[in-house]
Amino acid sequence: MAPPRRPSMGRQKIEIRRIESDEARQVCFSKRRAGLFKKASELSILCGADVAAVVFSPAGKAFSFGHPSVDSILDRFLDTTSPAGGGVEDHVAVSKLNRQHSELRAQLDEEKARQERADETFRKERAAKSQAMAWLDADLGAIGHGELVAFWGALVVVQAAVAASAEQLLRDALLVGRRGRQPAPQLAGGAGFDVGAFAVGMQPPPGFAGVDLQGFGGQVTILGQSFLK
Amino acid sequence: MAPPRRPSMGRQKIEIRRIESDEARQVCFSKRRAGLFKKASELSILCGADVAAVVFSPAGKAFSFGHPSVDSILDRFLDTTSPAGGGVEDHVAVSKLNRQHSELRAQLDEEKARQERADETFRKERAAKSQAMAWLDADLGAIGHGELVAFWGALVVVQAAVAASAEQLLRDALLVGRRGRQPAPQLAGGAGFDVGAFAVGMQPPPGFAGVDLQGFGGQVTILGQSFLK
DNA sequence: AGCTATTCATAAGC
DNA sequence: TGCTTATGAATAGCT
Repeated sequence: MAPPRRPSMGRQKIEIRRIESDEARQVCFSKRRAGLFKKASELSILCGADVAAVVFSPAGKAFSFGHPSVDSILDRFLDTTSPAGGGVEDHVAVSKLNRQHSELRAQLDEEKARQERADETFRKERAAKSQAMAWLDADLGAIGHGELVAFWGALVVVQAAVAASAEQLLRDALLVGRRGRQPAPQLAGGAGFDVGAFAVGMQPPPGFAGVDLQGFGGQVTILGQSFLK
Repeated sequence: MAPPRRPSMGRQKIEIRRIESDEARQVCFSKRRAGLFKKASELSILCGADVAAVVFSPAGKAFSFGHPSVDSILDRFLDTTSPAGGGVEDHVAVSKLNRQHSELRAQLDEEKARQERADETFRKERAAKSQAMAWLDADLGAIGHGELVAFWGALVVVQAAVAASAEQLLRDALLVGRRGRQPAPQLAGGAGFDVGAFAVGMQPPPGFAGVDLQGFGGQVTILGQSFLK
């Protein structure tokens, strides 16, 4: 076997001193400038801090990053650092207002973007769950008759399915709290139910908190199947 | 032999999003601020670039790094960015900007309020959904006895609530298909039904596809209330 | 501009 | 806040 030649020397340790090669220096500048801005961005996001970074290339070209905006940060910093002394000239006020202006605009844009993102998420989630949640989300007093019938009917179906598949287990559970496994009977609709592991911690759904089976006395009959509380 | 416990989990991957824990956020801020300044310093030294970084902590405290000096960089940047064009028109510009300024601020406040409202709604809905969805999403075949009882009980409650709140409408709907609206009565448990948008086109929940009301003939009785399909 | 092998930065845990 | 460790990230040297 030939000695496996490394395709790369990998990162080499370097001293932090001026890079002599013009080309290497330029490359390093580009890479590290990007890295710096990324770090600045991460800092602002992770910690909710306002961060600005300004970089002049050796050639004199300016690059900047700022959250919420470079100008706003610099303006704030300059205000904090050097409190306005005596008479403030108008053009200073103008540029100051301009900076605040752009800051506000940046914040506004950001808010709007955020809102859009939130809306999008909301829409997605809603769409994904809408079918099932339509029932539980619905204002029962506000839905139309047709939907109400459908709602009710669907609940009958669900309940009947549960009752059918769990009839025996349910009796056992209610009366004895027995643990075990039963072969699952098939529903007319074809859906089978298998009974698996037992886990605790179920709560009534939101909107029904505080209402439990206790609150409903008497008999419940579903499809000729009667249950007593 | 117990597996030798690592004295540390090492660095874990994190998402770049706001750190919720106040303490962790503060720690992260300190570390990353130092890291950012170090990167900035290295960039300036390695590449002979002029670099400034300004950071405001969430608390509002200002930190800065600059080579050769923060102020010189910021001054240069501001000069480059906003070429001073002062004159008598500054007065006009000031008031104009002031007007825009307040407008923007108002817009921003409005957006933020809207966002907060949306967030709140989202949060509520999300929280409300989770438990209900757990049931509807859950594989009924994998549910244990206890859950089955709880599920069944909850469905009884829901169904009873529907029947109760819609009793009259339901009769009308079944017999006449009349349209109208009824105030939603309160349940015995005290829980009212909150508002939610209702979507049409309901389908049986997952696991019940193919099973619909048609599949269940005959009579359904709930709490002594009988209905015919 | 891509690709690795390395060094560097840092999330957790004390 | 400072120190330690294990690991995710940034990036130096090449192509």
